[in-house]
Amino acid sequence: MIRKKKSIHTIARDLGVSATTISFIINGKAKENRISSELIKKVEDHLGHINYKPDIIAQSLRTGKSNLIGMLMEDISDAFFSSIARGVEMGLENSGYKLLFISTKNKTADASLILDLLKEHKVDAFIIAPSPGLEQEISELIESGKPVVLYDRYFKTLNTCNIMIDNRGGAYMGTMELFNNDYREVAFVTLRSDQVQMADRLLGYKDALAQAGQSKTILLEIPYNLDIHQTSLQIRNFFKKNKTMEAVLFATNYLAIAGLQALKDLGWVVGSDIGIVGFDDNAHFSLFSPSVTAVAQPVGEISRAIVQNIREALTAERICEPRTIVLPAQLIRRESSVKPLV
Amino acid sequence: MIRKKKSIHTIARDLGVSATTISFIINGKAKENRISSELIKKVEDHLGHINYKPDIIAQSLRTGKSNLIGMLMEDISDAFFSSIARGVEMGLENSGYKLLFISTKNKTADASLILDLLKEHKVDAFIIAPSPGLEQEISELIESGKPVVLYDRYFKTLNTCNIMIDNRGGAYMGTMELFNNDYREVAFVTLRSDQVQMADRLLGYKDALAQAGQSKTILLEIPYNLDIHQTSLQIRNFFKKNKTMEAVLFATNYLAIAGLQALKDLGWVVGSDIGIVGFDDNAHFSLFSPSVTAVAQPVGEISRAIVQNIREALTAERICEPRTIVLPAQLIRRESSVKPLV
DNA sequence: GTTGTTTTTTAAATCGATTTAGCTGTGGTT
DNA sequence: AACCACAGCTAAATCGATTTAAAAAACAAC
Repeated sequence: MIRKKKSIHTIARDLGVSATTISFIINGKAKENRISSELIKKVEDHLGHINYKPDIIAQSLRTGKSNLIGMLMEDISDAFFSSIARGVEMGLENSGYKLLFISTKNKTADASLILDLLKEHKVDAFIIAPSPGLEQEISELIESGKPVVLYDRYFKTLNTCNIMIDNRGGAYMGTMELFNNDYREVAFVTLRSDQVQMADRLLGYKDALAQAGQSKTILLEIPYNLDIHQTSLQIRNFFKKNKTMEAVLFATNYLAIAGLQALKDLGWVVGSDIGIVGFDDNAHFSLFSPSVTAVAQPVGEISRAIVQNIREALTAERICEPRTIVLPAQLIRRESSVKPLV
Repeated sequence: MIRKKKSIHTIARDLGVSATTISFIINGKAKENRISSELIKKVEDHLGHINYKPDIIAQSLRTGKSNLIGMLMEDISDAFFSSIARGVEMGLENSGYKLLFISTKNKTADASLILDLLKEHKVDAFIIAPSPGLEQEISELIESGKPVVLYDRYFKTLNTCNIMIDNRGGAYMGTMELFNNDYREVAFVTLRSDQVQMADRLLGYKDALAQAGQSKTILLEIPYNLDIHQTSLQIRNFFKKNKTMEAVLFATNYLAIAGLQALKDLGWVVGSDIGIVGFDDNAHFSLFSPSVTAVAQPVGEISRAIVQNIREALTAERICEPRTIVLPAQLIRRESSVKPLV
């Protein structure tokens, strides 16, 4: 039953027409090239009958389009990124485009190599959570005329299409939630990073301190790419050193997990001994005891926005319109940010 | 700085040699075609100098190879599948192959369409967690001569290369863990499914019942693709109906989450009111109170085995050797499967 | 100075589409 | 009858590689 695939030329010969005619008909250019409607019907019937599918690779070579979209993220096994990946995948269903997901581990050098590879594959568009120091590459990408959407972070120096959430507002909300529930000194555990999403979260934390009248920041900055055990250890030491601290905002999901581990190891009781808010909600947070309050990123809307911008640009055959879309973060109030009634 | 890419023919003209010569040299066929070493050097120097990279699409068209590997999973946003995806991605780094990840949602029709799309893209190999009813498609794929590896489940009727874990043994261990800790009647919450991995887990549960002398199975089979809330509701009702039950094994991560939610809603205390073991470990299970005992799947080894089999077949240019590799499951003993001392 | 052999290099076909430029044939004008 | 306009269709070039089959060059033998 495995019949060799027929090329447009073979079919043309079978039908006694030219390949040009068939190509016109396939691509909806029959009218503008004045192919008679009888011939159109004849060809279409036959194509339908033998279930002809053009060879994508040959089309790619000729047209320079691959029907592939490259999507770079920090790590496909991370819940946040894989959720967005899934959302984008769904948004692109039946679009004719397929996705090439790639994890960068936030390494600049790797990301740059990956972009080269994607360019070689003639990828039609790029969806990127950029690693630090990728300005030059991204700028060149956009100059090449291909649609590019950045998400989760971007470069202030670059005039790109960015899908962001309100990191500053989110961190502010998360911190204020703790102050509002009578925790006095609120600390912030974050990643050592110059990237905009992290910088904004720090700003939001500081906004809240100013608002609440806490004079000094209590800050722990963890280096990138540390394993979870090391991270947890650093947080534990930080907790032990800062006795006066009553609550803490974790800047990422990963840090919240490491932090909860640290607290468990210390034997501190979440809620009464220390108030907790995480950034980035998680399916499991509602099941912890106490359940964990979190600033949720609207994953569905992020992917929707990504898809919409990419599709628009792709159909209009132009680059993505430079703009920064800021989606609101949402505070999911649970038990870890409230002192229990004794 | 954006210079148009040079084709092998342009370069040939520049150098005053033929494209054939260059092609031979690029592909390491210079020796067997007796290209003189001076010429080789001259060409290689020049190629290095202008940083020539062959056009992958053109190569694809000519050779029929795309350097793409298609990987089908149930859902890229699921922790188990995304971890394996990441593992495979790492294993394939610097291999020259790129991965096309695709979620099937376990729908037969979708998966079949997806395979068609992948075939059109001339994907070189397939890594598949097959949806039910995909026997025919997979069998045709293998006949086409392309390497295919199945993982997480397979078809007994098909002579394929399968990377599995010991589902039966794992479920047995999980159930016995509960019996060994003095829980009397152990239930099993699973998915309504004929797939081999689920059938094996059920067998393992029954093995343990036989061993422990529990005469009747206490079984809840949840339909596929139910949302988490509905699932949780069904589990709650199941719990309410089966008063004599003292412990439960959940067949998947997803079910464990839904089950914990149900228990929280019921106000039952995990450990004392009911013993719990999950299938498929999770980064968060150690942080629950009580922490959740689980049968862990060796994600790293699964991806390693997948990669190894695919790479072997790819370099030898043959299909994957038919065989079923069964990796051991591991019981991660935590608090949820032990009655607390009162 | 032929002829034969071996070494080195290359012209041209091919993969399967798209697209430019142009070829027919019909009918209308003058 | 000569010319043009236009509808309807197609030959051939092209994208950028690989590969087959053969040409060209170098050398040896007689």
